[in-house]
Amino acid sequence: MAAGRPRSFCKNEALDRALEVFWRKGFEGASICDLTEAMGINPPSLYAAFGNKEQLFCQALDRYAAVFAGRRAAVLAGSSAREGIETLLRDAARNLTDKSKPAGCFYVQALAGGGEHSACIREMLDTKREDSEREILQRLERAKAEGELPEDADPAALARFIATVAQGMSVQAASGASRKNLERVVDFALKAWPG
Amino acid sequence: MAAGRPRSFCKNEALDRALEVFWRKGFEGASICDLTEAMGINPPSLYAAFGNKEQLFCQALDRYAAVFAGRRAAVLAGSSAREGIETLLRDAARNLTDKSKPAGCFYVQALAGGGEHSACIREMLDTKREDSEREILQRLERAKAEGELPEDADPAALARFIATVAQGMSVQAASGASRKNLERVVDFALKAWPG
DNA sequence: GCTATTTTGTAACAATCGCTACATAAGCGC
DNA sequence: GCGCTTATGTAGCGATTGTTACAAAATAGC
Repeated sequence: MAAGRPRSFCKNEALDRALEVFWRKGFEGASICDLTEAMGINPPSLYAAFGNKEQLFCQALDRYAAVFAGRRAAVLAGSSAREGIETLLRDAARNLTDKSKPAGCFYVQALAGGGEHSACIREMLDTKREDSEREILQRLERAKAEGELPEDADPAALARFIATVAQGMSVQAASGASRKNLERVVDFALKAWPG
Repeated sequence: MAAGRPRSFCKNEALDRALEVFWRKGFEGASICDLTEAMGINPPSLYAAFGNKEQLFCQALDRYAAVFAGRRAAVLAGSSAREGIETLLRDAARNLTDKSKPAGCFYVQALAGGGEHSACIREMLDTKREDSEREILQRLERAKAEGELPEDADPAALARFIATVAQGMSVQAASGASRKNLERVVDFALKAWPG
């Protein structure tokens, strides 16, 4: 098996750099030139390693979502659904205002940012959204079965409410809200918890 | 005063067409060609009437926001702050899923959609956000003064919570949520109302 | 060292971007 | 009618877009 000339850059590092550019500038706003400059490579290397701009975006989105999926699963595994959700939201309040990264959530930005994304990107967005909503929903249904939530609780509606608040928090963060402000939003959201 | 050749199109109608293009495609995604085609005019007419692409976007945003500002003021003028806010959110649930227009809120899309908007656009976004938050806040402070809200209520935090939910609802709508789903979100949000 | 295979940098491709020069058309006051 | 002013359509500007040919460079197996 002939190996050929070895790649001179780390694919994951380059992907992280690309992610940050997309995050700051959006899909359309990020040019190949912006991307290659940040990634420290030339166009042919980008296309050889990642396909094209759309596929690069998808891979960046996938990588971004994977981090949160792991954290989410860990937090939700706890004994109390309510504590898990609260931790999720408070983590969000911190992460969304982390000054070492662009404000707000990259995923929500891609979701809400308009622009007619290609089929490849839309599928990825849909899949990730369904994944996260399903995980939260299942945790809430478990809580209902275990008696943590009352008999008349509506786990699906509660899950959607939580997702809505989290997405709204991302918009708030993107427009400059502080962590403290987001914490107060979480306080209010939790007042709507059933029981 | 010499009047010159009269304009052959209605400026407001053209602006509405431009608004819809920006709404569907985003600022960067909407090309001058897309815009002129939808507006039924040629580039020189666009530039003569609206300045340039950025300024056209700003004027479209201004027009869009003015409609909601009027509705908001009317709804908040009622005797009960709680009823006013509920009406505001239920109106949003309906408007955000109005199938005759792009899903979600154009303003939130511009706010959340990433992309490094120019100073002109950012100022406009900031101004509109401050306007709407201030109006809601003032209404809540009035409610507190009048005893509708308890002594220990925090109008600023409540106002931010409401704005966050509304923005989250826009993201939900943009990703396909139905009006019924958004109504359930409103139900939950109102459970957090103080008192 | 030779060949096969893959990556790299340079350079450029066609297409599209936002925008405008220019001549013509259409209205006004005289 | 004539001048003045403003809008219109055509046509094209330079710049940037996403993407790729091509040859040189760097590895592995023989």
